[in-house]
Amino acid sequence: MKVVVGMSGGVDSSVAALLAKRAGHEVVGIFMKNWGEDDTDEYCSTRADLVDAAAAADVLGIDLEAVNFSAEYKERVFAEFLREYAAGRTPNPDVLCNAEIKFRAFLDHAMRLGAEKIATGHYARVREVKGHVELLRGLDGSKDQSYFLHRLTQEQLSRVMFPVGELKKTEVRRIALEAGLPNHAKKDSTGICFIGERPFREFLNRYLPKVPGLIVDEKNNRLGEHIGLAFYTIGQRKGIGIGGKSGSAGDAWYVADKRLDTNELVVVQGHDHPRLMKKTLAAVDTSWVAGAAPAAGSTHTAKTRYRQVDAPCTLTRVLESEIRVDFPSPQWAVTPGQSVVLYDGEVCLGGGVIT
RNA sequence: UGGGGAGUCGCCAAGCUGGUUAAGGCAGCGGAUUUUGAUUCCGCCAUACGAGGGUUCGAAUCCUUCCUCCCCAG
Repeated sequence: MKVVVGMSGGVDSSVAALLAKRAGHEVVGIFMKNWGEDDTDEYCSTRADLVDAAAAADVLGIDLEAVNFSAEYKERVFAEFLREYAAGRTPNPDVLCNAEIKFRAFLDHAMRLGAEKIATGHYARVREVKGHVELLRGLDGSKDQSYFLHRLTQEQLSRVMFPVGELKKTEVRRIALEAGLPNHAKKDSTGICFIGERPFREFLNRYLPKVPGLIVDEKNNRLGEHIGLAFYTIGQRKGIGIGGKSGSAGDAWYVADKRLDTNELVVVQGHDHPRLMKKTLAAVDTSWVAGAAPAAGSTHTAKTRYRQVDAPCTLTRVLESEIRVDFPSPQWAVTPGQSVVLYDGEVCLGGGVIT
């Protein structure tokens, strides 16, 4: 069948294309350029990535096309990203990016080109089970990216292949090397998808103003000044600028709360401070890749953020687009704006945005 | 103004019965990890101990003068 592969220039998507081709599919590669805000910027590596993708496509003997979804990205992902930050939350733009860009704008584009499916280099797996599809964790537990894909719909998921999801990262690199792919040793990319890694405060400040206010402890003692609530996140330690205080233990300070009404940043001392631990959370704007919400009262495991070990939990309330999740053991720095994602074993069910 | 106490890295804070290279923590900086933001991990971070004189083979550690804080008197 015809498969369109989203190629970023990295090893994972290159090997995904390679595997799709080996499987006998008619493969076309597409490079997405979705961020055009600062092309001249030192952090923008789009050009180099496109060159890498082209080189890989050349080795694989497939065509590579470039598309630009900058407008869609800005409208559907980045605008929401900024709205969330402005509202004091800490969004995960890459979760949205997958649901809106890679597996919507890009998927639609591929379908128009006559593809039956698209493939990407995500570490996740898709399993067909009696009439529907399941999203499974990647086989390589340390690279699993199902968290980022939990907002896909059944319809989206049914048109997706994740060739490297069955492999370990080391195997992917080995295959790339053996196939003569020039990017076999290319460093994994990090940072916001399509935007890249950059000094985050500086970047945010290009879009959001600094609104200084007080830093206080839980007893309202004034400890310092912050540059604007939007520039901090729950559980954050670095960048607060508070040193030792006489009389208190020499532990580090962490952001425990943001008081939007008074523009105060509440900090507590010690990584394991009780104010940083939560046994329950509510999430809204839920989305179920499994097709439907689990029943209230059911038990699962959940991640409160990417790369967190799964924690056992119970769904104590399930409404139209809202859930409540209880954890037997307290979770560290549960952060509004981040996604809580539920699993049944290897199966990713979906999740919502923590409030 | 008398009496007492204290001044060590941006912030806390060891050392102060003198002995080669001035603990540690926090903050900060750099790196690793990481397709969000965080967290975490590793590395760096006072030729200098308020200032000036002494004593001594040798002083942050003893003496002295000055400066600055704090407390009690007034």
